[in-house]
Amino acid sequence: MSEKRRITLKDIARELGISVSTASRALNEYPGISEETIKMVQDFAKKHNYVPNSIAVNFRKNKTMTIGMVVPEVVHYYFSSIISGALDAATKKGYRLLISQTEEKAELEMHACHAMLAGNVDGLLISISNETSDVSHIQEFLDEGKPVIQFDKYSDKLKTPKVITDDYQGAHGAVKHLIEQGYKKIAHINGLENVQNSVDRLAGYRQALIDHHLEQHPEWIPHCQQITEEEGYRFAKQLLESKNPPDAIFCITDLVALGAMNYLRESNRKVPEEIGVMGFSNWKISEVMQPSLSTVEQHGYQIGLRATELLIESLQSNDKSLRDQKIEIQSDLMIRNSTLRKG
Amino acid sequence: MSEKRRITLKDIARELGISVSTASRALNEYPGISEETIKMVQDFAKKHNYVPNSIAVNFRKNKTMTIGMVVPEVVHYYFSSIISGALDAATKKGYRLLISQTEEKAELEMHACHAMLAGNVDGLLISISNETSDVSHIQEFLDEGKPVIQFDKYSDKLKTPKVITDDYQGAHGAVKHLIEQGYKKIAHINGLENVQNSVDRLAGYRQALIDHHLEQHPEWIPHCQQITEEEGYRFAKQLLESKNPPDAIFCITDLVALGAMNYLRESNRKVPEEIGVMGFSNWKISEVMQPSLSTVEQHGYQIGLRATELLIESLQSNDKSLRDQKIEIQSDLMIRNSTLRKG
DNA sequence: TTGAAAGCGCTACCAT
DNA sequence: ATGGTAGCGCTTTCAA
Repeated sequence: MSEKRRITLKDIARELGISVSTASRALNEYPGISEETIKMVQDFAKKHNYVPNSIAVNFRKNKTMTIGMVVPEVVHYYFSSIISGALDAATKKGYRLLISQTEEKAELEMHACHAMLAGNVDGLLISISNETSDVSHIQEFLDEGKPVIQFDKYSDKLKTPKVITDDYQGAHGAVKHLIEQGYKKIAHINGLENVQNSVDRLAGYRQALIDHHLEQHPEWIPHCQQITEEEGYRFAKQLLESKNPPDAIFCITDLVALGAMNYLRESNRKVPEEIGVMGFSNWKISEVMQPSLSTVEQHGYQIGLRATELLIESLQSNDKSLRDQKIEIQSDLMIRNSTLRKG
Repeated sequence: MSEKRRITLKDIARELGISVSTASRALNEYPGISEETIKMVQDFAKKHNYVPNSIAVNFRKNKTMTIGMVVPEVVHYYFSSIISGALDAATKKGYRLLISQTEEKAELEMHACHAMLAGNVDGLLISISNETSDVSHIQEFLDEGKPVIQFDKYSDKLKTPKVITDDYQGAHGAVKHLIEQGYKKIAHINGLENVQNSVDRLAGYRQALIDHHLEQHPEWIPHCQQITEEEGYRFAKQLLESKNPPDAIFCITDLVALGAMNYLRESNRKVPEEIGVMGFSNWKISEVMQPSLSTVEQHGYQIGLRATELLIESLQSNDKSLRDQKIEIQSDLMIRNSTLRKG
């Protein structure tokens, strides 16, 4: 079991007959240390496999080089893409990433944030849960002078930068495409009414209809509570069985579109000929569906990357001019078969 | 900007006219402290929102309550499920989870492990990359007495517990099911020959054929290099166009099965009537494919949970009797339409 | 039941 | 160019 104890600066100093401060300075190549001392110390350190005790360094410097990241769900294509981008940006800059998930529960989010704060992360990346309305647990970071970046789902109560998908434009472009394909009665299965993404996508949808003078009906805009496949199925059924059925459905997310497609297949409606279906997010399932699903790519990786870079910038400078801006990452329309009526 | 400085034990002691040690003991409810002192200190702490400086605590106790987790890819259904389980287990026990991804590159894995070690994680959870053969960067943890648990992809060179899918049984059951459905010429698109999962699944496949006295051909066992959809397509084509084409294909993973299904659809072969297709992993795409794909559920969440619990147990006890065991999480056959010829 | 003080490993200030 | 030393916030041993 002979566990090797790591050697410390003190050991190096003693062995080399120099002082601890000299050893420290040599290792960190401070100015005012002779070349030979630097070489001697660094050689010794390498030879004996010296690894600085980062806890002690953190303690002394009162920072941890650690970023906390709080997301609703890890098992989710979009969020895992964001995490991947954040991981790469953090690693590149020498930061570490601590991750927590909240399962969309306000209480778990509060716990996670408190744990992050108590654990002395240098800054926070967070996408709030659907349940969250009180954001004081996040405000605490700002009160302590620790930068926070919100991404994806955010609260306007917090004066922080926000890195988000261009939901309005994404939705607008998606619906415009449906219109160009000749669909005229376009429904939208929307999300929760108090979540900003849903609000923005709804606004983009509405504007596209207005732009092209198409009819609008409140009944054509059901709201999901859970954003599930089952809701997609149920709302598609409800829409198609109504007195004034739409000829296209724009869904708040690919999973909802999957449910809608399942209903359409079961009820023998032809997609895209009779009904057009559009998703949002570009999950792998959108490629796999039959017919393949047109959707909107959100570039999760870019969002994670950008949010993390922004956080690190603010960690490294004292310029807080970043505060409260919105950075929108451009989405891309992915045209597949579920909306391709022409050519 | 008035950043609130956090209050320290010293502040509490000074304000309350007691010593720092008494304050510490009262907060941690050590024996031999009067009820009233405990109450006084804890009330004061709560009132002034005292949060212990965890860096100092860590420093003092020489542990971080942090677990390092290294995976090949975060954007991957199976791995994100594992992460989710690990996150939940860690959180429950008061540990934090630091995550790194290696992109299946040995060099990035080495960097990630060194960063974890330098960052003083208490223990390591790792699934090695396909490229990894030298494992000295992981051995270093063991040399320092830090527990390591391997999961999913592992190396036998490391004497650590391994939490893995029951690949042999999973593959065996999957092929047995194909045989029971009446398929007689069963091919297997396998993975890398030096990766244990592939080896075990191949062994399960072979044994099932032997059990039922079915023919075996080396040409029926192509090996993927990247485990991609494209390879699935290519190998399915190669198999079906060969002189002795199989009537069923067992694929190393769902993504490969997707590629195979794409080829079969394009070449107008009926699944499951003419050709049976079986995947492995139970990704969301397997449900979505037309026809839906039979596959093997790997219970990633359970693997992450179990691996983390195991690590924490070993962190909290000195009983190292866990060493070098293999814990196999039972997989489950998911029968869908791609193999359902009867009934 | 409480206090005083050492010390974890390192950095940085003040000397020389 | 180098050494001595204080001190970060906390826990823990020893003493009272």
